[in-house]
Amino acid sequence: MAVRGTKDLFGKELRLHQHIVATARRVLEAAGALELITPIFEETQVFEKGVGAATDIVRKEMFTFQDRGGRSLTLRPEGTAAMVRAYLEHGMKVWPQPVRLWMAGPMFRAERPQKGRYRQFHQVNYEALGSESPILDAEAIALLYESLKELGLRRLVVKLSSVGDPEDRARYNAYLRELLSPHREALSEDSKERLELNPMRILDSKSEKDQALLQELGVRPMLDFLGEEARAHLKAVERHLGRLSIPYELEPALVRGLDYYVRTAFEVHHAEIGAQSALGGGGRYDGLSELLGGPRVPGVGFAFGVERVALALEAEGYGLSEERGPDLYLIPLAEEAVEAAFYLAERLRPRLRVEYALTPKKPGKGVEEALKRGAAFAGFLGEDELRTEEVTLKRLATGEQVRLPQAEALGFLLSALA
RNA sequence: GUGAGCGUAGCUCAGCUGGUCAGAGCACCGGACUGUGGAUCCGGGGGUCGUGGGUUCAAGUCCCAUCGCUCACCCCA
Repeated sequence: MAVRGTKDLFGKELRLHQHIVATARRVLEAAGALELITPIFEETQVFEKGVGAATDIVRKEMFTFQDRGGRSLTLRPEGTAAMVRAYLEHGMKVWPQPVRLWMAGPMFRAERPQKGRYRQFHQVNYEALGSESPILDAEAIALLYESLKELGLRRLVVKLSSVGDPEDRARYNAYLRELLSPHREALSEDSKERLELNPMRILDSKSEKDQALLQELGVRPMLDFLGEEARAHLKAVERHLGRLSIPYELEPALVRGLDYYVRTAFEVHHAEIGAQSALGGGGRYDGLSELLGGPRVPGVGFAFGVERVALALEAEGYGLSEERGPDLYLIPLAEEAVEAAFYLAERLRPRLRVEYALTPKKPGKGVEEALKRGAAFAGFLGEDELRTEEVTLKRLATGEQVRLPQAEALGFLLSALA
């Protein structure tokens, strides 16, 4: 058995994944993004500092191990910290700014698996580094939205908020603590813990008890606490989205789970894929590079989950076209013809996709097998053909048939298939 | 980490209140079928009934434990 929360990818499922990544590649590279593949493990520090020691990811969801030298390494739980590490390491700050990067690959989190959540899952990440311009925030949202639109998804919901600058957030958390501490006992167990660690997350609680209390106390949204600059930044992002006709909802309760976010936060949801409805999310993280020991490099980006997008496509009834079969399926009609089929297949490869039966077949059976495989042509090799070094080719779509020297088969098939 | 549901053939599942209960369909292989269309008919291989204990004359069937899967919570992709 594959270990808990992991799975083997093949067949239709693999093709769908590859299609999703290929579509994202097209959209992101059209915007000038450079593909990057970082290692799937990093020094644990990269994530502890970059993602934040207080986050759930670092506290309980990382696969961490020691190498033989006693260094602590971690399977990457997300992509942004690693991509910023790469940006710093390769001196991309001297490239023309901003630098747009994208990456597709596996991520690892030690959570209990459920629908749309796996321990090894796949993300497409995009980051624009080196500018604070709200144009790049709007562009990131647009690129995420377009990637999903290009795949054919329709029922998308973009949620937008701002978590403000660090000082705004500090003021807001202080406000929440002051407001809620007297009612600590009325909160759910989870939210009591949130009150200590990150009061903003209480807004996101799914507990009815919590939501009723918040309602009753008339809690003010984070957006009320935005400073002058963060407010202007959000307004600019909204204006750009409006001009691009990207529908969005302001979602004051939207809270990012990672410490490095400032200002813009967004998610794209799809209603029909179960409890884990977020296809992707992202935001701005101007302080991240400093946490990793570099100079200040502002950035904004997103990630979306390939498995979740695949679920959403299935929910919308998306169907992949059938797998393309071989160009030619060779059918040996006699024992001696099996080897001849192998030799002829090798002669035609790799220009053509050629398969053959390993045991002699009766013609009817052979045609049946060729059809099952979705072959364009069936090729018969019987005693007659062996004697004359010929092969009988049958175009399965029309039934028309021709017998010709094996030496001419390649040319014939190439022009017939063109 | 918490809760609920579920583990019988490669896949989808049947198997009532314990007594031919080791089954079906699909898939795979072969035959009917001497050189031509995914069909049909017939046959075949394949399962320690997740695992370990227990109750019983008798356990896929009941009890306990354990492992796994699924969904949900937490949080997120």
